[in-house]
Amino acid sequence: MTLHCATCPVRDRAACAVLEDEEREELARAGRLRTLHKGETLFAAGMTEAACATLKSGALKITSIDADGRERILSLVHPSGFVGEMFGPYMRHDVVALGESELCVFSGPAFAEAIERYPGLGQALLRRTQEDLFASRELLALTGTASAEQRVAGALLSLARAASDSPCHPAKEFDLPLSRGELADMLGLTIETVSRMLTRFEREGAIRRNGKRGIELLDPALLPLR
Amino acid sequence: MTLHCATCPVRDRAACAVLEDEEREELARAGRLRTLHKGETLFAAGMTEAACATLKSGALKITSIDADGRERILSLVHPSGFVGEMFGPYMRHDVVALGESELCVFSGPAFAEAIERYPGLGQALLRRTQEDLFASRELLALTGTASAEQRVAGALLSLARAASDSPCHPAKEFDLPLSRGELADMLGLTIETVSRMLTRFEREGAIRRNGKRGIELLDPALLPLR
DNA sequence: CGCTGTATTGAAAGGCATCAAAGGTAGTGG
DNA sequence: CCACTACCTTTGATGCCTTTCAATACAGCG
Repeated sequence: MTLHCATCPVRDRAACAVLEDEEREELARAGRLRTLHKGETLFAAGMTEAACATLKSGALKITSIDADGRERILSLVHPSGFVGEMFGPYMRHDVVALGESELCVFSGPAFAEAIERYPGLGQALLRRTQEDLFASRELLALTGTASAEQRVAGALLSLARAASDSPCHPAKEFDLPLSRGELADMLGLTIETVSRMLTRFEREGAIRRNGKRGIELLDPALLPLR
Repeated sequence: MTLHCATCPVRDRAACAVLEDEEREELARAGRLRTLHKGETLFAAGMTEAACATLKSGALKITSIDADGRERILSLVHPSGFVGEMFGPYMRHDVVALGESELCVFSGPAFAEAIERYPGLGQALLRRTQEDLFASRELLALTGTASAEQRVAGALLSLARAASDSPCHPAKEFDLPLSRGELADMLGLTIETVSRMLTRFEREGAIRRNGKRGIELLDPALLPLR
């Protein structure tokens, strides 16, 4: 399937936004559109074939499996985000769709070539990767010493920010892209603890739950943040 | 103080190794040599001035302070490693010397200009930043669900690998670059728990302690890894 | 030799995991 | 439309692991 950049929902936020129109069309010819359903795997850890992708819509999780076979969520990818490896010999982690998702997928060599040809693209990716690094370290700081209460509160605010269009202010009302189990896997907790914390926040009037996934931030100041 | 690349101990492993000799000399004129003593701060979180550096010798820690004023170690930097921000408006984290350290320091704009001029440098940095990202995620996976025993064991092996010259095989005997407290801050544990795990490993014959910092890996197979 | 900071060891408390069961919700088919 | 199943979520009771609090040991250094 070919790519149609002109109608791309993330054309001015994704990494390729730094390219001129004709350059982007050129790059688009090396990629292909792919649609993933909830739970489908984009990349599997250990894959020896380098590849990468830009997320157009939906959401992804980057995960690894620990010794006990338990899944650990290392990062979330939101629209305009970039995943994959252009260089490495193999994929380090699994990348799985959290819901219906659309992506532009490129082979590693093809994208590496594009970086060679368009230095601006490499720089854009460098900035983006640094941002990913900071996000990863933020999660590290959150899950390191914080209590279960603080972890869930922090995740709620983080997801509220991601759900909002303006990057600064969190959305007042939004749907969690993650199940309780996935939330637990991201925070290093159990399903039961996450559930308990959510009911606690609701009882204290900080949030209101609408169905399984719906969250309304009534009074964020009541959340026990770090 | 000017830089002398010809005698630099990391000249063939650092990011600038991708440059030609004369290009590197050109870059060197934009940087300066700096020596840090144990505990000295290279960059402070919140600093509005972009800057970056390559570590020539010694070791650094990248840290943030959580709500309770407790320090959290997010990453370690070993010789030939790169730290800092070329682009961002401010420093996200503190960067502090773990021991006597030598660095090449550059201002953010100067280094950004070098990236513009030498695309290979930007690519080298991109690879390096991706490696940092994977390292961060590895620590995230380690501290997420693993028990205290597994965390300390994992940290020991990781530090043994870092202390070794060959990147694959861990050093049999080495000195911890971190105090007990710093190890605890990195793993999200307390000093006491770290100490208890080390004595447990020694009692079980997995390691031997030589003084406060010395570690000898007697039987790594006994370490309860993930 | 005493002092200060770091490390070890012990006992008690608390938080989260585990085990177990019930309550909801969605999807399927009668 | 309802019944039925399967899955996710919530809630409860118990136990373990790590933290916390406290004291001792040890090394470096004036």
